[in-house]
Amino acid sequence: MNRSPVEVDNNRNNSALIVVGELKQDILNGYFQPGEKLKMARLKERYQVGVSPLREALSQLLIEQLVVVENQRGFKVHPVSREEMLDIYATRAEIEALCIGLAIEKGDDEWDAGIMAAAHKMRKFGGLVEKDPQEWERRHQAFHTSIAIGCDSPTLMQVRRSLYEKASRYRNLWLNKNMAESTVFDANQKEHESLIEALLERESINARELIREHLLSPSRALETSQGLTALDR
Amino acid sequence: MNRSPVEVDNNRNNSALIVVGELKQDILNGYFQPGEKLKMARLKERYQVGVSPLREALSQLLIEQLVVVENQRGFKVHPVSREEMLDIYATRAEIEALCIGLAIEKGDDEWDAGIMAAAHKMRKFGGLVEKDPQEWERRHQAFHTSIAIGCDSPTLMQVRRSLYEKASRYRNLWLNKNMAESTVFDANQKEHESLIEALLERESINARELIREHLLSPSRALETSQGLTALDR
DNA sequence: ATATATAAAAATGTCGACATTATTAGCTTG
DNA sequence: CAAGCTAATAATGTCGACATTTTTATATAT
Repeated sequence: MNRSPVEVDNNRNNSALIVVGELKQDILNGYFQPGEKLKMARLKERYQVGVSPLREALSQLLIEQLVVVENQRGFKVHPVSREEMLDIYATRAEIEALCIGLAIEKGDDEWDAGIMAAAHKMRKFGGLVEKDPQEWERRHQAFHTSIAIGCDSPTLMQVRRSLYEKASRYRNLWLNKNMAESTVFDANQKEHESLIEALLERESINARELIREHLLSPSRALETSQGLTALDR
Repeated sequence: MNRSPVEVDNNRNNSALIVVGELKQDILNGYFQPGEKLKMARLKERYQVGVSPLREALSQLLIEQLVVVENQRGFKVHPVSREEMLDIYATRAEIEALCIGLAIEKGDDEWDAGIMAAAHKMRKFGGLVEKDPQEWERRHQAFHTSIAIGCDSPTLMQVRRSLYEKASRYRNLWLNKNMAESTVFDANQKEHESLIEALLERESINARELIREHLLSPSRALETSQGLTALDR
């Protein structure tokens, strides 16, 4: 039997694409634990589709390294490790520094304006971090994206997005335990302001070093947190 | 009906993964033209599998941006454009420079040894480029990989591989027309020697600039070649 | 003749069914 | 009682079938 005549989604996408999004979120925010086996029966139940769209979705996440597959043994959530976490964060820091270096070379007024706008939205939400961490993370990310976008390279931005997603998986596994320590948060905010200053002044070397530090500090925090020790099992 | 009882492949992989490899090659070397519609009937015929493994394979190449999909309108080979070509090559140059910079920081004797070994295999094949361009490209790539691997970052190497594949698609579209001009080739060889020298001397800034030039020259050649003008239609 | 509407043909996306393979449970034996 | 074998149970991977949608071909009207 096919889908009901009254379609719930007006989407232009097929089921697989829809499932990709939901499944990705479920993996990133930890609904499906690292290493967990993804049984077809359960997935069918949860997303209300057959195996074909599911396998297509899983195939996509396979390339994005969020799931792994073994022949005749099905799919599993990509396992986590301290080693991989450090590698992803380190790479992410270098890529972001690269974006910023290129962006500063090409930067114009419009780029500056975009950064100021995003920074404003982020600052305005500063006090509500503990109220709605999700929304804050969105604005935080939008701020950094407004900077990186100045590199003017779709290819590089694609790489950047992929790394962000992998990293956010580790961040979420940790966030669920250690909720927003305000000391860490305040330090973060100051780093943002220094970064903006360096960008507007086109201080490339300085900005790149600032962003490296900014992106590496979470990985240092994660390394010693409860979250990751739990991941060692 | 299922596959014949006598399996042709002793592979540990499922059909989808096998098809991924073959289909990827067919796209990269231009058997399927940019923008070409990938009709299921034809793919079934060519790879001797049903639609399920095919859709899985296509879903993977979708993320790798080698194919595109439109709902109810099937899959197409990802189109090419001069713009994208330049962006991919530019990004690739930056990533390779990044790998080399990190590798020089961490480089030890083993790294040097690996480079020398790969360089030797490449030099030995120097005269046979026109005889077997495929094999030369393999050794050329192995040489560059032996350098980049020193960055010691699986994540970064993954990014690098993906970019190499996308770039090689453009290179192949061009290679089929302009076959190995020896002047270009000789210049290439000299660049390799300069690069090796800089690496062994740990001259980071110099090496990074050399690799950027080395990787950007093909894109400059492609830009004005017949190959790409044909791609503009 | 061009444009519009209609019918026919082709192609896509999804499901259920089934063969194959892995996993578990129960049983035997040293 | 542990270790190995066997039977059962469960899960995967692939195909053919079918409903839905797009594309092509044909007919009609302005």
